[in-house]
Amino acid sequence: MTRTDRVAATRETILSAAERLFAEHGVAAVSNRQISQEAGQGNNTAVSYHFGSKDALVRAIVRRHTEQIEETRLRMVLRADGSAEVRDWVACMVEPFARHLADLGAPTWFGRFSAQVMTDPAYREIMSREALNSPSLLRAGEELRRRLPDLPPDVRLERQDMVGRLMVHTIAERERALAEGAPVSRESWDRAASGLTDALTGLWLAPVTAPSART
Amino acid sequence: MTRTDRVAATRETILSAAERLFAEHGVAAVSNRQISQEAGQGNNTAVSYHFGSKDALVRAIVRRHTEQIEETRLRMVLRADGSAEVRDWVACMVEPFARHLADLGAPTWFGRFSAQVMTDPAYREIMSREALNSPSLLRAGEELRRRLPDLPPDVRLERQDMVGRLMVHTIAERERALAEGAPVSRESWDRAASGLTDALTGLWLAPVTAPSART
DNA sequence: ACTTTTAAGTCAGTCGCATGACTTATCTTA
DNA sequence: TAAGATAAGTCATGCGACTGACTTAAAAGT
Repeated sequence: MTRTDRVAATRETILSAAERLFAEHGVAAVSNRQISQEAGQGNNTAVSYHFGSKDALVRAIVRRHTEQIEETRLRMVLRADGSAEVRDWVACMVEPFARHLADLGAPTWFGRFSAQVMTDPAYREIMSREALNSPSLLRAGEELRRRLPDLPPDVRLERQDMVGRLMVHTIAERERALAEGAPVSRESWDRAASGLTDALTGLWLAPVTAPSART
Repeated sequence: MTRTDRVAATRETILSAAERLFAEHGVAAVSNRQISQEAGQGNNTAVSYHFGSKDALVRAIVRRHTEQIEETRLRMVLRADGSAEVRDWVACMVEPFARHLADLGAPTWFGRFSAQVMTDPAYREIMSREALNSPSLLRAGEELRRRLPDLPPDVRLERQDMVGRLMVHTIAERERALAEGAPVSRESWDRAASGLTDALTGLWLAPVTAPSART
């Protein structure tokens, strides 16, 4: 094992340990010290040495996963090209995420980690920059917009936000359930993705009502 | 001002300060000291003196709001009695929350606070026990179930979870937007509630698809 | 080929600081 | 004046940032 390999392995160990701890306890609640210890590093400087800051560490974790998800999603978007079905484009958003978690095998933490990062005021920006601004998601969003020409722009933006939020939090919840004894299989993730896609499609297609007068 | 009043006022000050700090930075990221200082208490024991622990403080904040929301929602549930419209029962879930925030006047923090508490692994239980188990919500959920007899039970539970989650996080996001300069008015909250109700109604009514085979 | 130099990674320990829990003192009002 | 509320200060603990020594792989010089 060369020196470079060892370093890379240490980095990976830290990333995995941090991902798990963040998912379990929240980003703010975990110290760099804890992460270093959990990663089997005797010192307490490992995180700042390898990543510089907690911020950069979070970014690195996000990137490690989103790169693979992005790859899958790009392929899926290309395959869906031309489809007039709203559901197909919603599936482009949901399925690559779920499939990635299925591919990782149990136990996974990235779902819960994502939800934590997305909610934490100090880190939410990271998530939107690194994950939600990906080319494939923007493309799917654009296609979706064309399939829903009657949706007022402000409502569309609202719902886009809802969809992103709901996707992450629902997947996190599903992951939590799977971690607590539910059978973890590719099928269970497929079912979760399918149910989520159904729900989000319904959300997109919901008729727009004028706010009713108060009584 | 009687002694009891002064004490009650101090309690309220602490509750408000804590609510704001928790909403801005997350529960784990805020110390009891910060809260005491922010509440204008010279000592650093104010929180533990008045509430015993951070846990109990969070609980108190939740209760302070949910009591009022519950009252509104109970009235609304009674008024909706007999309605066959799914949207009416969804509105029973959403509107009392939004209306409560509108009633509080700007700036509000409880929306973001709720999202924080709901996501934090150390406090999420509090939220479900204190807020999601309320009689009015259970009642509305039951009515909803009757209006959707064809929905498989597991899908119904899934969606119930999604709806609760999406409601809180969307309202938190709306509150954030309003705090950042958007005009804060009763109308803006009405519109937010209406849009959210539309979306959630669509979610409930979405057709259930069988998971497609993988390619 | 062999040695020297350089730089990267690891480790143990220190620093000032903020934390929650605790104790003591002062003040207020019933 | 007795009890409850607030203030002030102490304490051990854990934090992030920093330091210097040690190990080892790679690069440079001969």
